[in-house]
Amino acid sequence: MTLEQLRIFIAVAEREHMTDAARALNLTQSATSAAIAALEERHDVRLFDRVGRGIALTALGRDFLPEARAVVARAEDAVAFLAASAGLQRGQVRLVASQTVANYWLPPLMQGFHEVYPGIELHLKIMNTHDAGQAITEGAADLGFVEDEVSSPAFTLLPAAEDQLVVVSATPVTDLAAAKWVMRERGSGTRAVLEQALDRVGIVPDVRMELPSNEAVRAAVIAGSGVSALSRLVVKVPLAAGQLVEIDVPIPPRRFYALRPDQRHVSRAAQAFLDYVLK
Amino acid sequence: MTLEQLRIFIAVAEREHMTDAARALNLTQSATSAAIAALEERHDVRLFDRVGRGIALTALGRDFLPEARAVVARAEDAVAFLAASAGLQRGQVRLVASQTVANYWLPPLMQGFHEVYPGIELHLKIMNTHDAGQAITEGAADLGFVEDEVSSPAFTLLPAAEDQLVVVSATPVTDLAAAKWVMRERGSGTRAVLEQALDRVGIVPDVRMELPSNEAVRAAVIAGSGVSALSRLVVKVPLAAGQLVEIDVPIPPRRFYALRPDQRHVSRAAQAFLDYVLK
DNA sequence: CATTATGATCGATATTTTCGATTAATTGGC
DNA sequence: GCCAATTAATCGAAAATATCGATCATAATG
Repeated sequence: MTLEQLRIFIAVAEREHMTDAARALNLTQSATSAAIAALEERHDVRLFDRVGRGIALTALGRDFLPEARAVVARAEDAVAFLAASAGLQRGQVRLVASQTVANYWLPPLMQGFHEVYPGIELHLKIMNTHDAGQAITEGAADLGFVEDEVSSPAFTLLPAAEDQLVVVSATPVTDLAAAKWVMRERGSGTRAVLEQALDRVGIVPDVRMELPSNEAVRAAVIAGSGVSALSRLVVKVPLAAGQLVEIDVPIPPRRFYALRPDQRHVSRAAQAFLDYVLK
Repeated sequence: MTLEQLRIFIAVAEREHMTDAARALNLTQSATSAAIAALEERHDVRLFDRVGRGIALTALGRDFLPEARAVVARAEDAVAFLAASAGLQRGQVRLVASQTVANYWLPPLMQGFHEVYPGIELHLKIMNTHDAGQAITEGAADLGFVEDEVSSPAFTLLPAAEDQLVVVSATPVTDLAAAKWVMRERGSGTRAVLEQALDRVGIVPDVRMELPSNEAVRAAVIAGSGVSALSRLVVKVPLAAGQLVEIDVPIPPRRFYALRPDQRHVSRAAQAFLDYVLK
């Protein structure tokens, strides 16, 4: 039993006329006749009576018509499913990102993407840069977004948005060298960039507190525990609200990077997201 | 999209291994590879990642697997439907029969047939011999059963059971020539056979009542309206109960006949019923 | 680094489908 | 009642498709 045979059967059964059906199917009458004969012979049934110079459905043929229609309809659903995927009407993208990116940069982009492609599900997991690279390498995620340069033969690093760290404090600070510092944990991208910048201006920071998240650092700084540097994305609101003040320390801008697997295929949905994020 | 492609896809997806799947499908690896490639190219999607020296389902491939299974399952249902019909597990037979046959002879046979083939529906319509022949000719019925010989190029008359008419009365009758007769309507098989038999023994019947059914005639005779001749099948019970007495008049046995269409195909179910009825 | 396993590819072959033409049967018009 | 038109089946040829066998490139394995 072939889908093509079923389609031909349906066309012939609906018309009870081979030649008309053949015309409608863009087939020759002989091809149509052969297809029906093959269907009948293969399953050892008679679907049409050869009555006079025409044909007529047998009782079985009449009963089989809805069956045939159901099979073809189900197949067309499957085709539509694939077409929807190819047309980006559906799909899913598994994202991994490091903290700052995941919490402050990606969400509005994900929202914007979702408005353009409402059928594509986005799943985001937060992990550090190393684990994100691992996830891409293993195929556990489709795209990664990190705030450090990282290199591997398994993926390509694509520069994405620029980020600016700003030094903040609850109150104005005059002598930065004497300040107490609150910092992210060692190994975080934010910490690395900050230390590098302080080194360049000759400050050896007095680290009072080491906290594992941007939010914790921000809360500590607002509470007066010391000064720190955080992505502008993180402190935008408290700066505007006057809870924090910006201290002018020149920190070079850093980049966010997208991680795109080299070995594995990047699905159409993932590519669309990447294109959207990289503008 | 071909059912064969879907079957191959399912086999490969379940194993995530082309060569194994090819073995299981009794295909060569190249044929399997080509089928997957055709499916992917035709619908412009990627169902497998070529990872390392193996393959792995893409997210889409994973989502498509149940779709593919559903299509194949639906197709297998349709195949099973045809197989059931070919195996007489299902079907329907439209029967037409004249009164006596339909009311007294066929029912036990239909019951017996139904016990052997419980999946085959039997539909019986009562009509006179002429209309029954017409129904067969037009294809409105699959088989006919009548109590008169009737001829047409559209069907063949097959002798079935023998029937015996018996002359009955409520009370013993000595002078049959003087008796009052109750008869079926002109045109009925029973009436024709009876008149012929009476003619042979030189009796011109005094017809008092003409009734349109065996049951009406039987009731009239039991009520004492006169004598009549009815199929033994019709009077078996009242004879045994003593409501009627049998009067010895030699009436040649008559036959019931099956009508089988010549032009149209006789379905397997109809043929099975015919075989059953003709023993 | 050699070996083994895997999927893709290629040319050749087999199979299937489709075509074009013909035939047989049947209908409908004259 | 005969003839033209219509229809489905059939047959051989051609085309399209599927499959095979062999080979290649790649990547795990030891």
